[in-house]
Amino acid sequence: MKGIKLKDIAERFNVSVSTVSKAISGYSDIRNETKKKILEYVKKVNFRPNSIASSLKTKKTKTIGIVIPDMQNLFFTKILQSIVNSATSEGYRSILTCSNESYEREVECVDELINNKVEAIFIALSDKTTEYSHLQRIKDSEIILIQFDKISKIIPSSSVTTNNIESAFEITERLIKYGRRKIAHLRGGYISQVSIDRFIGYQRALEKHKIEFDKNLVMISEQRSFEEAMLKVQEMIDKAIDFDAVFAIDDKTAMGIIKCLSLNKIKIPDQVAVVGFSNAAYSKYLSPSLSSIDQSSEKFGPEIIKLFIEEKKMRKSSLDYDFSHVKIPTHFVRRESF
Amino acid sequence: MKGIKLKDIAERFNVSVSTVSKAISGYSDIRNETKKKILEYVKKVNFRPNSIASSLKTKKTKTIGIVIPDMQNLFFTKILQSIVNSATSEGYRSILTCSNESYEREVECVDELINNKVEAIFIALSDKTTEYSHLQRIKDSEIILIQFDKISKIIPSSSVTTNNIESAFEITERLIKYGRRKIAHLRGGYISQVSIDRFIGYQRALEKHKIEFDKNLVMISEQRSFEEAMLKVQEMIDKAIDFDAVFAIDDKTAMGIIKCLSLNKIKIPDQVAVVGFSNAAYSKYLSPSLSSIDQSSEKFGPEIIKLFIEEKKMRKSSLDYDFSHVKIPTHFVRRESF
DNA sequence: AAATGTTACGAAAACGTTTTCGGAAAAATA
DNA sequence: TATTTTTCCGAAAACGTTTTCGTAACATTT
Repeated sequence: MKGIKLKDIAERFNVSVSTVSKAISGYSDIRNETKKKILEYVKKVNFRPNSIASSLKTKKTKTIGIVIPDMQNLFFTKILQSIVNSATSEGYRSILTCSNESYEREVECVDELINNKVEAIFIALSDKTTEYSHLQRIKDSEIILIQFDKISKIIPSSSVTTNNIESAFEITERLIKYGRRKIAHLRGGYISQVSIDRFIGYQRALEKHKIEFDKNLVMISEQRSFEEAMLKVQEMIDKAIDFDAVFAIDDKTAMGIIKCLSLNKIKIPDQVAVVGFSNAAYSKYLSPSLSSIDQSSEKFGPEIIKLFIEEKKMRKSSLDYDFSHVKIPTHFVRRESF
Repeated sequence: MKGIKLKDIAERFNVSVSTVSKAISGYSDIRNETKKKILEYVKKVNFRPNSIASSLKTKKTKTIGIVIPDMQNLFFTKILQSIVNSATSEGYRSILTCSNESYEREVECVDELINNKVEAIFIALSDKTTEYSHLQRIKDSEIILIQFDKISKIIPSSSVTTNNIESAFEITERLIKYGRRKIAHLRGGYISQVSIDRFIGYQRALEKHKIEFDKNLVMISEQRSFEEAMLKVQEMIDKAIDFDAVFAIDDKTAMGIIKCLSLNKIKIPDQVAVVGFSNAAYSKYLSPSLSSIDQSSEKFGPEIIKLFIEEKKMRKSSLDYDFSHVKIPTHFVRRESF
C-alpha cells in the first residue's frame, strides 16, 4: 500500500514495467487475461501511478490554477466552489490563490501558477488591475487563460461573465413597470467595468420608457461599502431630493441604504423600493428582506471548465479557434424590499 | 524563457548540469565566481527549476492540502485565506478541496490529497463525520495531519481550535454581570463538539453565578438555520416562557432570533438581549446590529503553518514529539443587540 | 512449406532534476 | 621537492512513469 510502484506490481506478476503501465492506461497491445489480473490487483491495493512521475513524462499536470480577488465575498467563494467541483469531476486538481484586490499580489499569483505548470488559469481580475502583461505571460507560456467576472478585453481570451447590462436593464424596467418613476441608482467608481455596465443598463431602461435621466439621482460609492452607502443616501435625503426607488450596485450597499432609510423612518417598499445585485447569503434574512438579482454563481464553474476542455481539444487538433464569451443569465429574486 | 532548463544554462556557461544545480540550490562546493555568473543569468531570465522534476527527485512536493466542509461560510473562507497566505509565504502551494458537509466527499477529498502527495493535510471535519479511517490513512502515508475547528480526538494530531467552552462561558458571564438572569441558549445538535462545548460554557457560567439551570430555556436547532431558530424562539414565546437574553450558537441563528423577536414587537436589547457567535460579516449591518464573539479566524492560518513547520522539523531530526493543541482566543464585539 | 501478418510483450530511452562520489588541479604543509 | 589537504567540478545514478520500437511466438495466407 505504501510506496508501491509499477515495478513492484511487475515483479509480482513476472511481467515488465511497461506491461503494467499499459494495462493501467488501457493500451490495446496486451492480452485480456494479463490485463485483467493486473487490473484486479491494482484495484485491490488501490494503486494509482505516481502523479509526479507521470507529469514529468507526459508534461501534463492535471492541475488548474485559480485567482480570485477576495475570499470573503460569497459571490467569489460560490464560483470557487463550483470551479473546484467541476474541475474535480474532470480529474483536475485546483490550486487556489487570492490577490486580495491587490495588483501586485495578482501578478505574484499568476507567476506562481505559471511556475507550477498548471494547464489553465482561471482569473477574476482585481479592481486595481490596469496593466495586463501578466496575462500575456500566461498565453506566452501556452497555458489556457479563461477570465471570469472581472475581465479585460485587452488580452483576448475566453470569458464567463454576468450579463450586467441586461440584468440592470431588467431590474430597472421592473421598477418602472410597477410604477416607480424617480429611480435612484447607487453605482461604484468609474474604473470598474461592472459598475459601468450596471449603470448603462439602468440608463437604457429609463431611456426606453422615456423617463428623463436625472443625474441628481445617481450616487457614487467608490468603496461600495455599507457605511458609504448610508452616507450617500443621507445626503440625498438632506438635499430633499425626491426618489421612490433605489437600485444599488450590490447587496452590501443596498443594506446600507435600507439602514439609512429605516433610520429616517422611510417605509420600504411603500415609500421607497430597494433592490440590490448579487443576492448575498444574508439578503433574505434582513428586515425588510432584500430583493436582489441572483447571479447564479454556481453556473460559472461548469461553464469555465467546459470552455477549458473545448480549448484544450482545439489546441490538440491544432485547429484555429475563436474565443467564447459566455454570459451567465441572472434572475430576479423578489422579497419584501420591492 | 520558454522551456529553459538546467542543461541549457550549463551549455551556455560551459559547465555541467550539476554545477548549475548546485549554484542555484546554494551548495558550498562551487567557486564564488562561477556561482555568481550563473545566478545572475538565472535571475535575468527568471529561471526556476522544473518543480515536477524536482519533486520526483526529492520526494517533496512543496504542497499542502486543505479540506473544509463549506465554502459559503465566511468563517471557513477567512481561515482558508489565512492558510493560503501563510503557506504561500513559506513557499508552499495550496490544493483546495471541499467536503460540502458530506462524509463521503470528505473521504474522497482526503484520498485525492494523499494521492497528490501533499506534505500535509489541514482538515476541518464535516458535521457528519463519525468514522475516522481516512484520517488514519493520512498518518499511514506519513503525511502530516493537522485538524482545525471541527476536530476528532480519536485520531491524535496537532490541532487549532477556538476556545469554545471558555468563550461561551465569558459571554454568558457577561450577560449575567449586566443583570440578565433568565438567559436562554439556542444550541446545535448533540453530535457536534462545537455545540456541546458552547453549551458547557453556558452551563458553567450559570453555575458559577448560582443561577439555576432551566432546561426550558434551552432550544435545540439541529440545522442551525435562520428559519429553525425563528421557529424555536416562537415556540418559547408561545409557551410564555420568560427570558431576558438569548445566547445563540452562531450569528445565523441569532439573526433568526432577532427577526422573530422583532415580529413579536419585543425590544432588543431592552427586553431581550441577543448575542451570537462567530461575528459574521453581516452582523454589524443588522438592525439592531448583532453583538457577537469574534473568532479571529485570520489567526488560524499562521498557527496551522507554524505547527506544520515544527512537526516537519521534528520528523526530520527523528525526534519524538508530542502534538500541540493551540486554542485561538476570541473577543467580544459589542453592538446594539446587547 | 514458405511467406506474410498479427499478437503480446519487454528493453530502453526519456522527462528534468538532485545528490553522491571520484578525481584533477590548486593550495598548503612537510 | 614530495606529500597531504582543500577546492572545485563533472559523471552518473536515481526518482517512477510513459511510450516507442524491436522481436519472438503464433496464426494466417499463398
